Amino acid sequence: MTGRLEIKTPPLFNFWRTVYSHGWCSLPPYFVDKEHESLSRLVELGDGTLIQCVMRPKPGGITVALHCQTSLAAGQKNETRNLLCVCLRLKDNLSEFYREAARDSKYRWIPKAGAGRLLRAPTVFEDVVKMICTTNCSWSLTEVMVRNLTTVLGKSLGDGLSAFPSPQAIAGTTEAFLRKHIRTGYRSPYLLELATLVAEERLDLESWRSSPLSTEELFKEVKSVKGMGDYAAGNILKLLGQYDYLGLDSWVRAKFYELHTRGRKVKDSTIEKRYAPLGKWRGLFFWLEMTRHWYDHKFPF
DNA sequence: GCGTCCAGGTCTACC
DNA sequence: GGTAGACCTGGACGC
Repeated sequence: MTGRLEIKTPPLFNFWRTVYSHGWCSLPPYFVDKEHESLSRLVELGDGTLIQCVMRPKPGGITVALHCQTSLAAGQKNETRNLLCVCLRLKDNLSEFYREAARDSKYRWIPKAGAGRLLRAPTVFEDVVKMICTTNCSWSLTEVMVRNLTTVLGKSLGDGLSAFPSPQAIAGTTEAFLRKHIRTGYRSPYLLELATLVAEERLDLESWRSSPLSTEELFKEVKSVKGMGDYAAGNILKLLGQYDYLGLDSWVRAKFYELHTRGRKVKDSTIEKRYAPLGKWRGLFFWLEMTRHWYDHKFPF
């Protein structure tokens, strides 16, 4: 069965700049079809229904082609719409950030480009699992781990389409299984513990998106998850809409050295001091500055 | 083809 | 609070 959704987008929203805001668009179940200029992903509704969503931009909005095994009720379409709004950050209010950007000639390109919305998953669980899979390895290994998670443990719609696995699906495996079949290595016990805590409702990751905690307290809570250190927690906070941390890893450090110190290494505290005056948006300014070169291309990678 | 070395974040033990 | 070593994998390199 097929269906269609039309989603309105906020002012200054740029579809491709959101899709290519960071590497998530190249990790399944996201898929960028460069030939047909679309972003697709399989979403799973609360009732277990799987829907393949193929998104294309249009003036003032997004058109979504829906493919699933049964006809969709209005409520299911609404749930799909809400999930895609979450992924594309359509309800995030960036007007204050854009005002700040417009005040500084270095950053005036940001509102003009419609940049600043960082693509995320429908669930915090998926974002956290993926973030752990980016730690201490090459991007190609991250791709291997996430691909294995979806194809081996995710629900399948057929045609090679798989959803991201539920906490229960991961919790139902063993550390040895994750090591052998998912290739998550020493991260396996961390993923197993995380999935078990979430599956048994002893850890509510989804509440982080509306947490009453201060950013500093939330950062500590994110870091209390095994496998989540400074880098991973800082970047998860950005996906939660809090931009106080830079989330430094080897790639952004090297980019900073290239842009600001002629390749000379400096302490992390030196980098942090440079962005401190940018206040609560500093993590977003920093990330956009480091990836400014991506915005010269429709498909930067 | 095989063995060795290294890069990549986080955790734990130790000072 | 700071630091060293271990964790695991893929890729680069030398033989």
